[in-house]
Amino acid sequence: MEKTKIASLIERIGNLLRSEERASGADSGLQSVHVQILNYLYQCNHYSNTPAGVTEFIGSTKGTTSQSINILEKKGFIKKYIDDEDGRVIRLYLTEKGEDFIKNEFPPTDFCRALDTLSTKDSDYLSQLLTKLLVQLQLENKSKLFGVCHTCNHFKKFGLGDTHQCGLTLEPLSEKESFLICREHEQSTKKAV
Amino acid sequence: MEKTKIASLIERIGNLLRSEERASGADSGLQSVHVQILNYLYQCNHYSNTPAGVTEFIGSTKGTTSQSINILEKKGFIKKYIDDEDGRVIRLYLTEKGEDFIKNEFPPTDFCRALDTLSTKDSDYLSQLLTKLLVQLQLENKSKLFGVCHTCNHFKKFGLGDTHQCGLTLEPLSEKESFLICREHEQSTKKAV
DNA sequence: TTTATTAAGTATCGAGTCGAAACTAATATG
DNA sequence: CATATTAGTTTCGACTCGATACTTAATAAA
Repeated sequence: MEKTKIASLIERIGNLLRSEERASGADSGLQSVHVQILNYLYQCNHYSNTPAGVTEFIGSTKGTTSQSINILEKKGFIKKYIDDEDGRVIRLYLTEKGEDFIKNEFPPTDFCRALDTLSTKDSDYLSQLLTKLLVQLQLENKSKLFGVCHTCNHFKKFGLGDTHQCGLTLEPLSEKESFLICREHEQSTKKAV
Repeated sequence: MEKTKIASLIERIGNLLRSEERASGADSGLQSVHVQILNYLYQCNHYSNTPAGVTEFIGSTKGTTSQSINILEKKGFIKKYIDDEDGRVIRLYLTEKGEDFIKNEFPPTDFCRALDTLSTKDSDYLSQLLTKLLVQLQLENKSKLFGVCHTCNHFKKFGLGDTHQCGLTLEPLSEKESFLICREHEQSTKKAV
């Protein structure tokens, strides 16, 4: 059965990834979930850097995330700031230590070496297939979609250069930011709200 | 960076998979790791159904595995037997309850539905690419290889039908068994020991 | 304006994972 | 026979995880 095989493969590769993360984080006293959170914060845009965003992305619960975030803060990998506009919302930022960590330790070296043995074509195709699968899975799961602004329904491109805009918040988006992960993402094949 | 993307994708899909497993196992009081263990025992051959095999496959430690296995036994999903030939070795077998569970609950439904949206060609290719990646990753990790006898270096095929043999143990292998996962697997491109 | 209601986040509980280390018992090695 | 080595168990402390019950802030309704 192909489905069982694919599920098992992803699970096993995921396990190997996590055990590498655990090893790389061990020196700093981090668990693999902590590494994942740092990686998310490194990749997400400024709408999505909140405990709620982390919770949805990791697929955990608010309580657990709250604890993990406290640990990361206590160890100096992230900083919390209260949002200017909404006093309930907390913004999470990587410290220099946090950014250095994720730049150096992710993806884990063994995983990179294994990927290097694939041809560029294979690795591109793998990335595409996994993306397709993830989008479908998120739809089935009714979970938040997460994706880069660039491919989002809310995304509006105005001519050249840095003149993009998010149709949901009406804020301008820099070229760089339009490639970050957003929790309000809507797949561009779908109809906008 | 394509590597970061692939690592993140596998991680996120893995997280969604695990949270589905957690949900499906919740009624029976099982965690996602328990589901993974049952799935492994359902798929592995008779050289590999030991706590050590489970440990290597899950990528955990002996101690943790031992606890998980005790829980599964206490709940009636597996049975332990001491090996006839080696008194240190414990053989793990799924009970009927365990087999029913894994047949019904794996892979999780949402995951299956998501996979169904891929074309047969895509899903075959995905399976191949992931297998390639896993083999390389296991080589880098110096972890046990795990694979089906059918593609193993020790595997010897004698003519037609059920007349296969494992070159390591010299035991005969049934056609069915030659498609199960083995912890002594050696990729057939490598030279035998 | 006062009063729900909803949303974001925290605190706490018990069961369980996880790695590490110390342990028992059976088999190999020499 | 003594000494590894191997398979598995037990125990410890830190942490995850889901659930539940909170706090506080923003919003909707009366």
